[in-house]
Amino acid sequence: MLNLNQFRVFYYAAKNLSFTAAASELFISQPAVTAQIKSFEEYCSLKLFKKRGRHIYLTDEGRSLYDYATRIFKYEKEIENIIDDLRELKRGILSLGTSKAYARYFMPLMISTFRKNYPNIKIHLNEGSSLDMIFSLLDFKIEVAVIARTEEHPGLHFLPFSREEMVVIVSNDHHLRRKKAITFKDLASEPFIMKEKGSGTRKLVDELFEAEQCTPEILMETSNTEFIKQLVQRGEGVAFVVREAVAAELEEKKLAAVPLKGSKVYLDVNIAYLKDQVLSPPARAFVDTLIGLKSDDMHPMGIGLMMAKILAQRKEAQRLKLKIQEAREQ
Amino acid sequence: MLNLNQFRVFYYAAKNLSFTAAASELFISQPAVTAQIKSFEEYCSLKLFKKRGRHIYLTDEGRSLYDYATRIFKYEKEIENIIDDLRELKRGILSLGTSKAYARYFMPLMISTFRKNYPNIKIHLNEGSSLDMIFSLLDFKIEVAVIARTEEHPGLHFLPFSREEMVVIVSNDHHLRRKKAITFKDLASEPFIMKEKGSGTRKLVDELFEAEQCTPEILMETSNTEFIKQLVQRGEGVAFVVREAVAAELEEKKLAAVPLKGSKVYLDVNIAYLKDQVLSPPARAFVDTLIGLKSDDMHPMGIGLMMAKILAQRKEAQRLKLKIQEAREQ
DNA sequence: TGTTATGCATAACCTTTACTTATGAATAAT
DNA sequence: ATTATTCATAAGTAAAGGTTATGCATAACA
Repeated sequence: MLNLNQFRVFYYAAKNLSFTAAASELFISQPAVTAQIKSFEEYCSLKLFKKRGRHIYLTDEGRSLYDYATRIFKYEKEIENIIDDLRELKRGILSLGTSKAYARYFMPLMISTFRKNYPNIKIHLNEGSSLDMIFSLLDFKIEVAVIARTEEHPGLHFLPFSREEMVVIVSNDHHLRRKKAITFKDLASEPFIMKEKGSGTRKLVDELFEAEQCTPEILMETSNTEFIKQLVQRGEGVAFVVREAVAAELEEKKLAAVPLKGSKVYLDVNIAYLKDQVLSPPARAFVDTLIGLKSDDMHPMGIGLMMAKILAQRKEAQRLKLKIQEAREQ
Repeated sequence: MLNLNQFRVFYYAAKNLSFTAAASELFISQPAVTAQIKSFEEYCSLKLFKKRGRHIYLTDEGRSLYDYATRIFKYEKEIENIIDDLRELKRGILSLGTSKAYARYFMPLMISTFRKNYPNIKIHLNEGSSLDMIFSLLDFKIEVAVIARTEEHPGLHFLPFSREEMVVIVSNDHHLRRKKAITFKDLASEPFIMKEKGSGTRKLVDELFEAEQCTPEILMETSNTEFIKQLVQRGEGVAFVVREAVAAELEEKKLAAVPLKGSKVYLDVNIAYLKDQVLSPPARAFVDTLIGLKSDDMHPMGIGLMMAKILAQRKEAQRLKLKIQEAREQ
């Protein structure tokens, strides 16, 4: 196999047509160059340099090899740049996962914030239930998941990110709508539309029913939240969803949220990643961005609040930008 | 600077997705691979492999670098092949020099014999006077010269190759043509057409005149033998040329050769190359080919004889070929 | 379900390679 | 003629790369 270290020394010597100059470019001594070239010539069984007096010249064979060396070491430089870029987040891939619900409502915000800081990182966004995403993490298909904390897993690290309020939604003309507060017993007698098994919402709802020793009458289960909304709107049943997912429909009075008796119900949104693996630079940066979003002094809050905060920040930034521009124009 | 040795180990590990397999392909132990990969990851400040249990996987960063590694090591293989080709004379350049006279009359034979054995070697043929060619040798412009042994040079090695008969040529209707044998005194009173200074012929002729204490009356001097022939044919003067150079004209009676009084005059043709430099494989092969042409048992002879010999060899080869073919067809 | 086989990591040690400094010889440059 | 430059050589040192032996985790297997 070609000794590429020797080949590099040859390249620099040929480029400069001087062993001394090559040595100083390579930050080694001149005898080191002499020795490396000698070894390389012996490996090739070819004389690559002709020497006369204190000058050296390439042989025809040396010239042939030099042409190729030029290309290989130009290529080497490229690779060095790529390594730098990968380290400095000027190039790379961020493999994310999230449940469909989050993907739809939170992810655009998260990703656009991330892309502001790291515009050259390609994002691969995976979707599925919280459980699917846990498997994807374990399979190295994704590096970071934004999911509900469904079940503990020894290999995963969960970082609380936000709490999303869950609401019971019914159609506008539903009989439960009149109630001031409903109980799980009320819900147990209603046809229920459920998120699919493995989803964070489903886990939470199942647990709530169990705690109240009720069993929901499941009309159907699906992973598609839009589908759930449609069915509820038609009065086919009731459902638990993240408030943010139906914010628009509640506003437009297409759906109604019925308060639960007792305290509000929240879904914990977490940033999850493998415990025993070092995060890649893009994944690390993404997690840090999310932690930054969560902010220093704020307690876990819903995405609605967070969005408001970010929009305020953006407005502030815009205002500052304008101010600077004004100042310049004066 | 990128450590290409480590990079190669990375490449083999990534290719096989196994350190053990990489180790056996590289003929080193598995811990050596582990160590090299570790060093390389530290150099990059990037994790290139994810490990779980006994299996390894490439990270996104690793995959990026692997793409480039594939190209660089494909290239390395190419270079190895080129080195082999250069050594085995399947590729390369032969830089030759010769005086115009020889180039015209001898070189085609020499070169075609050489190309029979080494069809992939490119030939660079330089032309000039014998002295020019000596300078070209010293300047590394050519590696081998086929020239007259004009003057000794301490740095050069001269290998006698053949002796070319020199003849005095005159026009057909020249008054000297009647003489049975002419002397240098006869020639001294004739307008003389000379090869240029630095040529082997010129050197020889000058020495002959000097030995006879005569001075030629030089009508003109030129490096162009064709021109000399033309002038002599028109009766403008007489000249010394290599017999082989006027073989056709003598045959066709366009020119006449007048015998010199005393013994015949010969020009020594030599293979010249630098004493202190190792010949490149093509140059070595060329010299060996010429030595082969000169042959074992034959004494230095003119190119005419040599050509006859080679033609005979070729006919013999042809005959054998036909015989083999006949044998096959039976 | 224990047992075996496999594959990477680590440690201690060794070999080879690459490099250093010091110096010499040859030759351009002054 | 003198000086400076450049490559070659020698002897010794540092660093890199390699080895064997062994451990640990985990697939694979019977």
